[in-house]
Amino acid sequence: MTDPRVRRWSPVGAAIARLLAPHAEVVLHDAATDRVLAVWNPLSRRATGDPSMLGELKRLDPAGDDVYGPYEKLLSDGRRLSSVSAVLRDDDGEPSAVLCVNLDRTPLEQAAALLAAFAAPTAPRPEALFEQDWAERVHQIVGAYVREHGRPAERLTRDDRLALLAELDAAGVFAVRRAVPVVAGALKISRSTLYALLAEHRRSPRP
Amino acid sequence: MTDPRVRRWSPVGAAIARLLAPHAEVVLHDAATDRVLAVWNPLSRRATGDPSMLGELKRLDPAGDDVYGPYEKLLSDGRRLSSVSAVLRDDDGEPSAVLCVNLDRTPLEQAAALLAAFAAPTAPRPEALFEQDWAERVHQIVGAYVREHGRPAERLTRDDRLALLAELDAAGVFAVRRAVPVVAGALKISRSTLYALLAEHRRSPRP
DNA sequence: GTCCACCTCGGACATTCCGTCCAATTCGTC
DNA sequence: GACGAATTGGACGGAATGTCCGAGGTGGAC
Repeated sequence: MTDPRVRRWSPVGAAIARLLAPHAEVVLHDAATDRVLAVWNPLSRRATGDPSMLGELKRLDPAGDDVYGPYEKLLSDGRRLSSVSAVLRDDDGEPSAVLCVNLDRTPLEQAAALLAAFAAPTAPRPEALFEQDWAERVHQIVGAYVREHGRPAERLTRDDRLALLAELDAAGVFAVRRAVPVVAGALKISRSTLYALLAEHRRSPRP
Repeated sequence: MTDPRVRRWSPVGAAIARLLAPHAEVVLHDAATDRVLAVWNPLSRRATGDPSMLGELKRLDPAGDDVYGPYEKLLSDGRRLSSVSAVLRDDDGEPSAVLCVNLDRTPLEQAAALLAAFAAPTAPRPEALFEQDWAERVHQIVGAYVREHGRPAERLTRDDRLALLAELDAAGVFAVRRAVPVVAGALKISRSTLYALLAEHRRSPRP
């Protein structure tokens, strides 16, 4: 009845879940069918057998060690999770399952905010007025969107790029010198198209 | 032997100091002579009788309730303090002393950073990539410096402006479009001079 | 007071960047 | 395969950037 993979990995999942409880869930996915094999301490009320949202994982390929993340995930109720995934292989070296640990960062962030606010002077930030390597940040934002939507940057939809531009514009990226060529490069479009899309967005910003 | 003001206010100072120990000092200043009357739990190894650095206080005038701050103060060793001051008046209503409480925020900030870093995904912040109205921030930074040094912007020293430029440059202001004229205006110097000073700073940045 | 070294300033200038436009090409759809 | 829409590279005018210089100004030494 019980899947042999579950038998094999169950102690690991249970141990991690118990260590981080109540703020983390551990999920064991079937690599082939994209189904959930087992969940310990579920945060997002998924049950065994549910389809997992694992499709994206194959696309991220940091070339190598079968460990992904940590990356950020948003739950529908707004909680923010830090997630890591590990590809588990059977004795032949074939991927047979994927183990994901999702840690709810919300309480930690609340605590951090509490400490940071304590006795804070009226002028909050010390320095760090502008992002130093904003180009990196641009690529991160684009990368996040790409991961979220499962399309590599080269074949984003026109609407994708519009939305991404809206995001970047709202973040004030275009107030930075030399930003346009960088963003165009990150979005894999030409400078001309970027200006066209940007004009379109600014003409009628979408909600 | 003991100053009557010290006798009167001593319990207050001692109580506050004991409550916040070991991360806060309480200092009682003489309003007229700018001397330290008493210190509880000193952080900055000042002793009774030392000249206080209170001169600035008169310049900050939030019109009214004799309470100043909290504002930020830097110790020479880099610790950051949150300070509040209260003007204490005698029975005639004349200012007779000033009570300052300096709270060392460093441990709190370290703890906050620790929590914030725990399990943080690689992409830290959600949004708020670039300061939206950076011009305002430039004026704030210059304003802070001016207040700190008690010279209006028109007659800052050359070295003042160099230091201020270093600060702004480190904050990345000059990566923003159209920043140079704004900064020149805020520093009350010409564009030419700004470029000259900036080159001088970048040639030999001071420690 | 005079001199001199050092700054600052306004303006000229070359350079780079920005934003727009267009004709040619590619793409997606039917 | 034909058609309309989107994208592209390139060209262009205008704006911002960064450099340079000569004309004053300022302050200190003597």
